[in-house]
Amino acid sequence: MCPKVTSQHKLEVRGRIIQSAIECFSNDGFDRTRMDEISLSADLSKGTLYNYFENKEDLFNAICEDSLDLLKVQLHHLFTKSRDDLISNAELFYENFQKLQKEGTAKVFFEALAESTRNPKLQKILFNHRLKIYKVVENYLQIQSDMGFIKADRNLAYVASGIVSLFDGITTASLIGIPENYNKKTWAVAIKAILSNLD
Amino acid sequence: MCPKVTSQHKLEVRGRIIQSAIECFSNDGFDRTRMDEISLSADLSKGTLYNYFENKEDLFNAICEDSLDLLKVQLHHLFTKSRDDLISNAELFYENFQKLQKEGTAKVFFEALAESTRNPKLQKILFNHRLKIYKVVENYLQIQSDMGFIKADRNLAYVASGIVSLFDGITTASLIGIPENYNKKTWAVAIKAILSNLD
Amino acid sequence: MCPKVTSQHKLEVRGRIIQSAIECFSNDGFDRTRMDEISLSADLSKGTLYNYFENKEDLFNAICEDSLDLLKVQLHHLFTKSRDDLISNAELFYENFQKLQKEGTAKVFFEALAESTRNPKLQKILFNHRLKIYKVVENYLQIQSDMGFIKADRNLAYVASGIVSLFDGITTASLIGIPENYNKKTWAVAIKAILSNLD
Amino acid sequence: MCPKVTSQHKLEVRGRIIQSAIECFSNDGFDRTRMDEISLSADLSKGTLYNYFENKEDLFNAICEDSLDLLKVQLHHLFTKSRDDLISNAELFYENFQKLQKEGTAKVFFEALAESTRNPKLQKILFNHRLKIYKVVENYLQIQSDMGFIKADRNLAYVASGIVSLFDGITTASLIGIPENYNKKTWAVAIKAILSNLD
DNA sequence: GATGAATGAGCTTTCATTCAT
DNA sequence: TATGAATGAAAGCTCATTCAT
Repeated sequence: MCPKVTSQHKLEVRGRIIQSAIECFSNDGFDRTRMDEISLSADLSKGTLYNYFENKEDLFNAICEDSLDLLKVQLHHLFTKSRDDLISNAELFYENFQKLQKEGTAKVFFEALAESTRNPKLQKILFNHRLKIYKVVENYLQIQSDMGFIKADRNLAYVASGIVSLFDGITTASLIGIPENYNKKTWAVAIKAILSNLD
Repeated sequence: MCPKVTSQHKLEVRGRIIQSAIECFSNDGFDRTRMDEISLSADLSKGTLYNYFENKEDLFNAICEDSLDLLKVQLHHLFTKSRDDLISNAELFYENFQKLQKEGTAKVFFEALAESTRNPKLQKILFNHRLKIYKVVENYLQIQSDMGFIKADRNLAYVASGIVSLFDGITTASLIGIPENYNKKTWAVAIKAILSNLD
Repeated sequence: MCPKVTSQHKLEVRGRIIQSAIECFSNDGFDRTRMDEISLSADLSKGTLYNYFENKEDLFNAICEDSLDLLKVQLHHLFTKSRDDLISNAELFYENFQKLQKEGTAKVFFEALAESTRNPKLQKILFNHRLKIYKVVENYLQIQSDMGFIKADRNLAYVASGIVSLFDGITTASLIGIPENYNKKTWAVAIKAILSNLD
Repeated sequence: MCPKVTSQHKLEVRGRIIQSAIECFSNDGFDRTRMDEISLSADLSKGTLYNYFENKEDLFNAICEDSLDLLKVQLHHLFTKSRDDLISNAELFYENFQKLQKEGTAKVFFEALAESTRNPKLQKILFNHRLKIYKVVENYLQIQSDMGFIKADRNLAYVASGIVSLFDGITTASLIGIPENYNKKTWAVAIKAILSNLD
């Protein structure tokens, strides 16, 4: 029999590698993650990894793109799904945010950040990703504004980037070990202040 | 001639190692920094490094402490020196902030952050450091409040942690390559909103 | 559709593999030639290679035989075709020689030579090949002698092996980068001296 | 005590590495020689090899230069020492030649030749080396001429390169397994013809 | 104390070969 | 028969650490 082109199979294997890689890179960072670990975790031989990705960096870039794409999708869902008043529900919003992060995407983001100072390609990926996130949040604010929850503001783009930065900063605090309750309150206080005060 | 060994001399050498290490770890991160590099940059032999620090991790912890201490001092100066109205001068404040960061302390902070997920001792250092920063900012806000620039607020501690987080997040944006003008405006908009809206 | 398997087809495929292999081994040598390269160049899958040849060494031996056979044929043509006076036309002869070599057979010869020190089977192939070349040249000299261009000589066999060795040595010089004009003159001077001086 | 600079020691170790490398590369060729082998044979750790040579290729280049230098010296001795009539003693000369080659320099030469097609730096080394050999032989012929053993010849340079090429070609034959007696006779016949027939 | 040559465990990567389809 | 994904042994190379001087 002539062999069929198992494009489906290759995609499945690639996905398995990516998943294992996300886990490993999240836990151990780029440098300390061993290709051995990844292949073991994906239940594949080390050689197979190199049939799918040119080298470690290539794999890392791929999982960054995938991981960031996932994050973007998650944020998009979160923002478009929740049509509630952000100001009143700030704390609930934070909790939902954090739940998403637990799935591993946040840690990869910080790994990518550290790595990006030595990897221009990665820096570009991160840059573009950030712009998309800004846009997602800005659209969300526009909706909140349309619904009358917040005032329209000529600075909506800056408000959006401010909110994203605030969230990144609090995630940093969270990573360091600042208690979640404290972080949640910090978020709520800042968000309420920012959104109540639009021009 | 063989060098004389005095306590003074030891301190001087230790300082030189720390300085070189800060530079190297800032540029290349923990894993990619070679002990060779550091010793070369400090104009010492590799063996001498090990007379002053037990191993690479020990050295990294030491420079983190030193580097963070420096950052704390810098922030303290910045906050106690500038008795202006933070709201009106938000952009100027951001610029001064950034100037401090350029001296290398910021990058070490993010390196330490990445490393801390694998290094409990380092995590504790970062945790305590963060609390100190929060306190510095809180005191500053109290002064601003005393001077009538901002309203007193029962949530001053949370406002302080929010400001620190906001700044960390914007520094992240800066590292990724978001233009400084954009970041500055983001900062100004958020800061004005937060501080104008205290209860 | 699955390809039909006919004896004709098998021979055609085998030929394609040999051709690709000659090219690859000529360019990169035994060790640095990848089975991937050969299969790609022959527009076949890697697995198919192993249906025709047991392993890399087996394939190399096969192409050596083929390549050397070709060289023998080329030399035979050259020697039997040119009925001119070798002494007078030594330089022209060298040029014709070189033209043949350009087709890739020479490089394979030196690859085989290097490889033969570790491959007894290959050494035997090369040994037998060399004897045949000696014979081809000896016959040629006999013809030249019959035609009165050179004296008959009781050492004709040694003269033949001398000429072959001289040519190999000059090919070595050519590989190293000694200019062709210099090599040609070297050849002409030596050939004239050798052939003018037969007993 | 302050440590002394053990330049002497480093030279001694470097020499040991070179010696082991010559042996290994002679026996197994460039590609098949393992760095492990060399270090083992030199009774050193693999890491130490890399303290003395940047990488495998660097080491190979170094041993080529060393090995070729040695060959040049050997040839120089041979040619300046033997003030006999080369024509009458051609066979003896060949034997002395071969004796030198047995010491390992010849095989490295052919290894280098094969490798040089992929290594421009090496090609240059071989090229320059060859020119030097030509010169050594040319000088020798001049002396033979001065002593009246051979005629002066306007083509002495070409005669020299012819002799070198002849010798290389016969060495090739020797590597392939052509019997030494046959090679010796080939040499004698060709040498006598060439040198008896100078203009 | 200061040195730097030596170490060797451990990493990334390669590639001839196999075999289920 | 043809395929090409999977394999895994083995290679080159790195670098934190040690220790005799």
